[in-house]
Amino acid sequence: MVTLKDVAQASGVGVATASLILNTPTKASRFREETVQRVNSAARRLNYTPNYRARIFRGGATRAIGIALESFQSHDLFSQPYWGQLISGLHYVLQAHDNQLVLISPTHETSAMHIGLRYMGERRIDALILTEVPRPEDAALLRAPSGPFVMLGRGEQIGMPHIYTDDMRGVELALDHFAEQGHQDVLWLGPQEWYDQSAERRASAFAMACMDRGLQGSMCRFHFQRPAKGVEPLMFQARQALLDYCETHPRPTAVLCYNGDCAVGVYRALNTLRCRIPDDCSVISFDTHLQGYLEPALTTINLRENEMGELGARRLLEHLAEKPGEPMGNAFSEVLEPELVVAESVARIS
Amino acid sequence: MVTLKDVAQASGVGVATASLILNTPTKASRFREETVQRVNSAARRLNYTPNYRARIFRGGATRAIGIALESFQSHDLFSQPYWGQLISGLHYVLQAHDNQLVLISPTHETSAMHIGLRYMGERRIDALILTEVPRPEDAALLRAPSGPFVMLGRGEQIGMPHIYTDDMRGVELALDHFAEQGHQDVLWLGPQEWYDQSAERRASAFAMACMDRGLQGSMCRFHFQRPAKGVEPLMFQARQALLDYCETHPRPTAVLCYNGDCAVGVYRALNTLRCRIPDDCSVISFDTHLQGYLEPALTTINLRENEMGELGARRLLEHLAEKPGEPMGNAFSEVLEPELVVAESVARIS
DNA sequence: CTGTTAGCGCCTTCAT
DNA sequence: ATGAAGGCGCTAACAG
Repeated sequence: MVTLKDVAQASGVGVATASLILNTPTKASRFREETVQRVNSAARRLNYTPNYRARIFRGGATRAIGIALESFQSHDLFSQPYWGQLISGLHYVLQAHDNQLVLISPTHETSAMHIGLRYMGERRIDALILTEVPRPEDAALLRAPSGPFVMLGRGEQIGMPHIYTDDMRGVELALDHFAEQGHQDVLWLGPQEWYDQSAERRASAFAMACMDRGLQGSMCRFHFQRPAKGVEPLMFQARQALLDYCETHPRPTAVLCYNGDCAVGVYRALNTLRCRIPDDCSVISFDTHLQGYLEPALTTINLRENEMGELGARRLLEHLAEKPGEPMGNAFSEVLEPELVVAESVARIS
Repeated sequence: MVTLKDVAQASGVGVATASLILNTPTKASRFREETVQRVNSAARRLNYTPNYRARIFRGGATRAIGIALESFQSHDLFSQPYWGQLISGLHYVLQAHDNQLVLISPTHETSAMHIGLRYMGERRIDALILTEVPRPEDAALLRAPSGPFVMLGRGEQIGMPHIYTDDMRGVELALDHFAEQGHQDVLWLGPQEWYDQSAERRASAFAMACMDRGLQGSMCRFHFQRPAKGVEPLMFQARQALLDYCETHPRPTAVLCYNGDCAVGVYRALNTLRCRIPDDCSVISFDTHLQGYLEPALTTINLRENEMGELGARRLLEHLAEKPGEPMGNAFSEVLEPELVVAESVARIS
């Protein structure tokens, strides 16, 4: 492997000279033109490549940022649109700034956050992105983190730096849209005991927003069963929940769904009930990814995962440029507005 | 930051002693029990953490593997199931062996492969995974790569190490299944001028397999238009293609689709034609990810991206353990068998 | 202008 | 059983 020393020797200068010449951005060289030529050509001739490991060892930063993904099913985690989009956004910005993203999954014994904090201590990453509210036993570790971290996505916990899209606001957008179209009887459909608090949060936002708007809101919440052999996927659970609900309740004219899978379940249930979308019943859902595959195309609430990733990466890099190693202030907070993407699944009620 | 020297000083031993004690797997220590205790407790007291940057600088490897993703739309690349699953598989194995995956996207000027090779030269990654056949201008670079690389996924190019799932075999599996169910008139539906050669390859496999089986095969291939403003997504293009086809040809009893998006298009077209699946027409498709969302559930060919990723990571790690830095032999080749996942979209013909 | 030198933190070899 | 020394490749500080 060709080192700086080799280049220096070959061109008859010292290593420092060679280093300066090869790394100074061309202009403003304080060296004789002839020397510069000699060094440059030697480097090219020998096919010199700077050693990245040596560089980051010497320099202050690893130029890597970790993301702790507390996935229950790491097997196809990255193909889940939410995470996929988040990661895409992060990677896009990071690569543009010559940093890299380090994916961290939990092991059987250890949470991803735990591993991430260790990585920071080892100077293996410069900063850590959290994607879930820390478990109680882990929360204490964040009091004295070995570096900057930020929560990406909504956590109930306050008192830690975070960036998220306001999904409760998303519920309001959806209900406003329903109301504008003349709907009075709206139904929330979503799971209980979901992995994080998002299902509870959106459900309660739904209840409050209905009151504020004087809408006749109802709830259809089903006990979510974790994926396992013999357990039907979320989509079927949602479908069955709505069918059961309609046996004992009047049919709503509008349904707001927790996520895309639930929306597909609702489409199927309504189809079974011979109820046409959007004429007989309107539907809105969180998650944009299945939007185009459904017929009629689903009106959705965009949580802008991609932008969240990009913004998170930018903020983190800015912070690292200023105060490398130091945690971000607890007051750091940035909230994105969700966006209602209108498609064909909502109709004006007559 | 606490270094080994600090620990050594605090416990009154030399750095070498401290290093040996802290890194030797507990047992088989050649040091006095008392010394071991002293060093260990000092390390814990000072909260010593080995510096990862220093370790990889000294050691032979970066413990990182790059993957060159030649994505046209890097924006939500990782949410596309194919890449998401591949990456999940890679990451799963790599993290278990304390290695990390470095994602590499192309820039405006430079292909991801090009960047990846530079990274290898810089010792920023130990090996490179290719996901696409190199462009002609890039191919030459692989003659003298700065380290091991492997192609993951099917490339037409031979003469480079590769791992892939045999999609042509997948076509055969599908046709066997159709034939078993008594189908004679089978249709291929897929794009032309797709990003890679996969659409051509599968189409020609279809033609050959039909001949071998004495089936009455037909082709419905449409000119694929790249996603852009005002251009409809692949799904709609496929839908329209089938509708157009059925205007001038007798309707097939079985359709094999290039991918999941095409399958959704076919479902919609058949629906428009009042043709029921599977009673009036059977459908099989590549790509498993939309399987459960469709009604009736789609019978698919699983290309096992996840396992491909896992296998690729394993092989690469094995190679790195044996001959770090050296390219893999051109003869290296591993082929996975695709799997037919039977669902509800194929019926016996009467 | 250019060369020499001193680390960065770790691990391994070689003396003691 | 333990300590001292050297070097990985690079860059910054200091001499000449």
